[in-house]
Amino acid sequence: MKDVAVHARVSVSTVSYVLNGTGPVSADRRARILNAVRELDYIPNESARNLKRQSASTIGLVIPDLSNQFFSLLASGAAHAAAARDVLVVLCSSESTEEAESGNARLLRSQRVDGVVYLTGFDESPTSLLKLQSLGPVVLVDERVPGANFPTILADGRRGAREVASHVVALGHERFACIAGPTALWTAEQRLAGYREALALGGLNPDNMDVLIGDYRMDSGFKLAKQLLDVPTHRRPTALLCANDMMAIGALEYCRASGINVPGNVSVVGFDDVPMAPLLSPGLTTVRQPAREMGIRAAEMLLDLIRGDVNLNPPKSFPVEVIVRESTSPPRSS
Amino acid sequence: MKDVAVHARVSVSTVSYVLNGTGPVSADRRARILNAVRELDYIPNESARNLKRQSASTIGLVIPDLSNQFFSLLASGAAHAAAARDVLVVLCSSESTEEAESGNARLLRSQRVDGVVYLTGFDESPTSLLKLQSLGPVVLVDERVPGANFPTILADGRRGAREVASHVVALGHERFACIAGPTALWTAEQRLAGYREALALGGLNPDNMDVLIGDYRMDSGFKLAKQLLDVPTHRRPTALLCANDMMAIGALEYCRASGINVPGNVSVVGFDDVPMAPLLSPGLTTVRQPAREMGIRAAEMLLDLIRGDVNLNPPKSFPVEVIVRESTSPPRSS
DNA sequence: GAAACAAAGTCAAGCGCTTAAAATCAAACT
DNA sequence: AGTTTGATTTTAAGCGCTTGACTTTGTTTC
Repeated sequence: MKDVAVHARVSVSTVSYVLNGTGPVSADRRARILNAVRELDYIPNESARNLKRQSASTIGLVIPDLSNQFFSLLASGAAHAAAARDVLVVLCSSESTEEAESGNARLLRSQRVDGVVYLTGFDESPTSLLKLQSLGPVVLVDERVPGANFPTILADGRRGAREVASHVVALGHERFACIAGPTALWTAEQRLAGYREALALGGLNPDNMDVLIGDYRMDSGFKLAKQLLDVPTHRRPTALLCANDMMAIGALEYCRASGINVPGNVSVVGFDDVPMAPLLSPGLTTVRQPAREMGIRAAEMLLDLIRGDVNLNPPKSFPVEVIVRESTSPPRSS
Repeated sequence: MKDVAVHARVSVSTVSYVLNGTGPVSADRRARILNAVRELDYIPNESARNLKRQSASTIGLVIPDLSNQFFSLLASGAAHAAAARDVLVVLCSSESTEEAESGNARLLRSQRVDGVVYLTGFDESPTSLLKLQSLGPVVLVDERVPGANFPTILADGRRGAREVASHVVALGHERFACIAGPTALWTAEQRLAGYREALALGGLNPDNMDVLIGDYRMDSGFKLAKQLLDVPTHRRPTALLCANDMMAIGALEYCRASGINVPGNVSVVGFDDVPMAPLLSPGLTTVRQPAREMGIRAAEMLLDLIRGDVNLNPPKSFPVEVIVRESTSPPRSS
């Protein structure tokens, strides 16, 4: 930068003013400076800038599991939105659960990121989130912490769950089972609540639904499906509601492996509508969440927050949509 | 940091020495300092540290398309390896092709990352890569630039392609078609070469194989499959070799949509063995690449390079493995 | 024509850290 | 006792940038 200043025969502060568009500079000097910048191929040192400005033009993205397409889509949305504003995204795969929480907090405090987009995926301790928040903005995605009032990106999971379950109820099913998400997660709870509502609405007793808790990963879908479906046929549920697509896929795998026909013997629904959902066979009936858009909005909201726009427009939910495919059908009249 | 120094009744440099393990410090002072650090809950400001050390403890990860599971697995591997060494990963989705190259170069020069793991996915200009390299270490994944000698992570794509094609040849197919990757990419070229070798080995003329160029995305698989398969049945290829799984999936979709039976009418193979490959129906015959491990190795290699270990052990290829599933079978004797 | 004001530039003080070099101190030599 | 040596600690000089305070220059106003 000093070089540029010398080259343009001005002082460094003038260069700074031009580069940042702050402070008035006469036209000819501005031209000289811009010229020098080009000739010297100068690029500002962001570390110095960060040090001075006490910020990093960088946001963190905490993601539980990149192998879940819902999360990776969301990540790519966030990356996209951040790039559009010349902000970097640092990726924190929280999969390595070992004290990931404290790691995230340190990250924030070390001044290397200005804020965090936080996706919860497994169990989370709200307290660590609260700590995080005191250090910088945190935007939660698809989660809600009871005590606190985080800025949040939400999809209307409860409604989606209710509608997709209603679809299944309308098909005539009566024996339901459910593979739910981790109880600690708000979304999981909401979806389960939605399912129950639908049953009640359909005149069924929600308490008759077997509910097993999974971890949103494919494996647990497989295992829990086994637990739920590996019973005498006459007591086997005819509809299986899975709280996300990964687990639904696991369940489909189990069915395929054990010769249970879907949807003939059992209807299966998921949640998220990941890109591979239509490619399965049978295609998975599920609830679409606009993952990429949610990622974009989350990053934008975080960046606004960082800029100080306290424009906390109430967290309007993203719309969800039931997508009916081949994994659901009326129960086989047995 | 000054606070810590005061609190421990020493000078800031002593604190620095303790924190970095550089320089000798007597036991009692060290204890006092560590204590002060704990009491004050002090966390060093990484921006300042970066400024001084002219490095950022951060690597960039340039990825073409997060929605391709091969890439997202690789990303999670890289993130994991980097986290293990307390290095951040910044995600650069190069999907927004618009002058992404210059953006990456600026990133490197702005001192915000110390090096880059670069995955090529669409067409790339080698020159921009060369420029990048002059600014800091760049590890290429699954790519090779003719003129230059980049440190590289490779899988033996040619061999994989040859073996999977040989498998199909052995099944008795004679009319082959191929959906290849972007010609600019080395991997794409290698895979195509592998296919041709296999045909030649099987006594077939490689030049009889129709080859269309795709972009490694699902859409192009769908469209190109249409072009290749939407012909009179007696001239239709009975085997379709796709240079990656995403395009193979697109091709399978087309077949499903247009009533072409796989593998009855046409056998389809992919490349990568993405996690969803076994979940399709029919399960996709493909070539497994250890995506996650490749990501880990790439990050490790980059970090070694940054640390100055010029340990450029020759880029030994990762092993690949043919995975036979249901999408391939002998041609229907017609 | 002097005083007052605004606009355009420059100076210089850090931001929080690392590290060469100087300073301190204690023990170990002539 | 005077000096050398070595181990430990402090001093201070930046890293490259931003920005409040100040100086210079140019334009009004009375």
